[in-house]
Amino acid sequence: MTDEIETFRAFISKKGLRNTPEREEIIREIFSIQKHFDVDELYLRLRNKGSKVSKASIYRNIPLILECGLIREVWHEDGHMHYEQIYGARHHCHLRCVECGKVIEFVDDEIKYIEKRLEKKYDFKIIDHRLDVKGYCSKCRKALKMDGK
Amino acid sequence: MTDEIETFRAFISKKGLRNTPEREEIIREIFSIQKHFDVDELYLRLRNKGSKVSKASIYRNIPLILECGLIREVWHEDGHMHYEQIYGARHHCHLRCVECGKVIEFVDDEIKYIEKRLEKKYDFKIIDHRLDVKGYCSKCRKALKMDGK
DNA sequence: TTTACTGCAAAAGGTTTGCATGGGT
DNA sequence: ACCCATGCAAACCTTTTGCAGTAAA
Repeated sequence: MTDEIETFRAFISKKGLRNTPEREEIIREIFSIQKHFDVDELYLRLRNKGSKVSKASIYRNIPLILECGLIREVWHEDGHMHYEQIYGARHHCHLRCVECGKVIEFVDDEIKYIEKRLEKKYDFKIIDHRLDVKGYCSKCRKALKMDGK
Repeated sequence: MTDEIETFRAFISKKGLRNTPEREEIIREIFSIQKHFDVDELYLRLRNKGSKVSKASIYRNIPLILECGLIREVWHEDGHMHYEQIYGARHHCHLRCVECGKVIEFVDDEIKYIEKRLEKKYDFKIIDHRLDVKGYCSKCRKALKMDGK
């Protein structure tokens, strides 16, 4: 059994809830995606491989999977939320091209120091951050003839 | 006339659109709020002072006001988007307490350098960023007896 | 005079919920 | 046996859209 599923099973049991095949299917599918996803995509992928999991179950489980720390919300776009799996992944942020939608994940240690400064200055205990950077990638700049820079 | 309204009027004219009293009311109200807001709050404030502006008009105008650079999206919460006015404001980010919802705005120049590194490394032209930091404020940590730190 | 803008109400689309059934513990 | 979880469908809520009337330019 994969680590993710084991982690989730333990989490569910600890909360006094029940491990079900549907929950396992959902976790398994999320971790087979290996990139950002949304509820509809997850649902369709499950359907396409014969799963009977309903959207309601996905919606009911997402808060638990979030709380368990296996996924996180990455951005709200086109009227719905987008998620990514983060189990075992180094914390990273996103750089997105507003033209073509290309996403680059990056890690920048400087953010840790920003957090440290914030904790000290405002007496907070920081648990998470989300840095979302937008811009134009080189390809789109060329296509749009934006390249004075 | 305030700067914000003048800016928006110029923006609207330049696009070949029309300046209307409804647009002016909306801008005026947004800039009277001086903090984060959502569509419903904006609508109710306008209603309460006798304005007849409809929600449809607010929704139709928000994309223009965003494009004009007078406001930006700050986060999506409780099922809807939240905005803030940014005209003349120094670019800042948000530190939020997940317990009480308290929001602190902060400025950290280090983010500029992160952006510079990203531009160079990935050949992007960066136009915006959003850093949203979550944690527990001192008051809530005490209330929750979380203070081993 | 042209045609963008508005309010209203209906529609759309994502997410939540009530209910009866099924299944983990 | 208890009661949590599921699928289904309806409900809910935010946001969008069609329409007919109004008003900038």
